[in-house]
Amino acid sequence: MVPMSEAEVELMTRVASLYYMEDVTQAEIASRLSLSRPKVGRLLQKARNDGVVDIAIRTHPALSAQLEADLAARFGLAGAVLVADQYSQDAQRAMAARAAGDLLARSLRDGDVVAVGMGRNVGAVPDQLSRLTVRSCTFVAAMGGSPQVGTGINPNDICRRLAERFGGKAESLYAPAYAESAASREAFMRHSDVRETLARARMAQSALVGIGDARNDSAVVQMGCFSAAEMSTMREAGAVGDILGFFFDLEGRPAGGGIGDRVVGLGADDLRAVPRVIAVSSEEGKARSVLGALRTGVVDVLVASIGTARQVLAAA
Amino acid sequence: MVPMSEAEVELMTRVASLYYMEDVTQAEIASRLSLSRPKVGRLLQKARNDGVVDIAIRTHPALSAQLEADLAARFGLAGAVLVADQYSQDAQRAMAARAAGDLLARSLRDGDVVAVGMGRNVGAVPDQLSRLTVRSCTFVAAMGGSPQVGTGINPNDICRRLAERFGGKAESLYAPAYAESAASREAFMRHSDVRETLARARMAQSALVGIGDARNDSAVVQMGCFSAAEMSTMREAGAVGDILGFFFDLEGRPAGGGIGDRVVGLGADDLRAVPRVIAVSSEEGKARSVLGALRTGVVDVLVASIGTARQVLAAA
DNA sequence: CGTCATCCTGAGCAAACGCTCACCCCCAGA
DNA sequence: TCTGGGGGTGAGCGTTTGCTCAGGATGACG
Repeated sequence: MVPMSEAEVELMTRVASLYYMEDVTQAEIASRLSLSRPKVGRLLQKARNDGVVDIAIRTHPALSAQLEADLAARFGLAGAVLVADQYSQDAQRAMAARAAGDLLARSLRDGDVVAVGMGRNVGAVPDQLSRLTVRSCTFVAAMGGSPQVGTGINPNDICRRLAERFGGKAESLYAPAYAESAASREAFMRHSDVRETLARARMAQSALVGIGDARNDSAVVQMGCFSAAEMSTMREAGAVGDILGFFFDLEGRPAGGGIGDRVVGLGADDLRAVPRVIAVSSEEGKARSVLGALRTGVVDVLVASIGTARQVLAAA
Repeated sequence: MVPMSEAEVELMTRVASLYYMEDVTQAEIASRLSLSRPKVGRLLQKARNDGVVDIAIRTHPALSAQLEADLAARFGLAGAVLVADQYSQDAQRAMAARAAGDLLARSLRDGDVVAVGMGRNVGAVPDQLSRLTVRSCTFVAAMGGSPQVGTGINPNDICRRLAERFGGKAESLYAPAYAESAASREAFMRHSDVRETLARARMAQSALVGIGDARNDSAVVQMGCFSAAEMSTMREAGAVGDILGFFFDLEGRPAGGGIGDRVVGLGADDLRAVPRVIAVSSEEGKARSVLGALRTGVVDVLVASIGTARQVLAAA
């Protein structure tokens, strides 16, 4: 974030208040504050970019309240946050990410530790987060990284960006997401840095994770955790999705025949011990993955689209 | 609220998403959804009215974070929420009320009881509250009413409107705000309805109160609780402000020489027992009242403007 | 001290938007 | 069946707004 003078922030806020709260036109504001009209426009745009003006689309209770209550009751969740269905997948992801970010911002207290997962959905959270919510929290990667995918999907990178937005600290996990063998995984997990970081993640007050589908184009495949062939094998073994590389079947039971045992990161039991696990899923067609995920019992709060919620409840 | 079909809400949300999140023009949205452009505009307006589109002006941390922390530390608050200074008093009130409403919405859990005070500031809270935040809470008047002022200032009315917005219940206090004598006050307080309602208010998880200045145009004077002359007497005795008719001096000690003992409602000790007392003050020039209020120790969270906060800290 | 690059600024224009108003449809009541 | 009122609908216009672009200030570097 570019440094900004206090006076500029104040001017921005003033202009934004007049425009959005008192419905004064830009020209009128310009003349009142002795500015040029384009400058007022630019200040407004900047105010929106910086989050001084915060425009959110809320989900009307008529659309979501019942579904949220049903989900919570059926799967023993602490809560569910459903967002409106969007046309484009990008918009859908942004919508879900934003809801997850707001939820996180609301529930975090200074000093909290947050365990952070990976994937496109989790990666979109920091982008949607307003820069203005300051929390001195620590974001710990709950899983290793992979050089095979760009920034934005790796836990370490997501942690860094979350910390940047919240003004907190990031703690990276310096290990690959996936070890070649069970023995090698053991070796990684024994390494003191890895062990300590994961121990810290295990003690987190909150966790932010995505729900993967067990498809060949899934994030874990892209990250090189598994080959497409291995993924197919796991699917045949009943796997419908994963959380932090931990695969489960439609009933929420571990699935995938041990292939998933080579992931370096927090396991299902670790997550179950985290008081507030927030799982984000945005894509359509992930209903089965979400259903399985909810049945594992690791999720406390689900963030998803209304459409997905309907499908999940219909399938359950 | 007018009944609205689910389909209409969905359409509204769709249009709002496209417009505000994907920056599609109204004309484009119209052609995509086979609507006329004016209709899209109307839907957007409706979406804003109904709170589906939620535009908020946030306070930049650069302006408020330090002040909030200072206030909390200095007066032992659980927190402080500061809003940007506005030009007009109405805008200032709206801004503060909105912040208070958001705060309330965030902190309320289903089933909570909220003790509600009076005044213009508290009365503005339900107006600023989005209609979409549903909480099944009970709002209990923490003070009696007065026929001398219109709706919007009386606790009972504020309760009703809060309950309307949140979708919860309101519990009125059927008593005057002010009894003519100490004996008459005793009689009211002994009445079973009054006693029970106040008992419920006393057990509230949260309270929402205003901070009055001890001026002759103060809300308690307008409500007929006190005459301007009595108010002058109290000021001479050191009173700088009140909360629920309880007057205090600049040091936060009870002030006003017993005149305030005829108010029918929760007292300072009652409020101190409420875990989360939210006090709202919006007007400029109330710094002394706010300072005294904070020193009484009844306030847990202060909602005020940045300007007021500066003055309070400077005076302390 | 000169020069260049960069950022900021404000004029002008085209597009987008809000608003008014006439129109139509639907329904209640005669 | 006719008629009158009310609410919603879309054309047209004036205003507002986003955008481009040239001019000028500022600061870094030679």
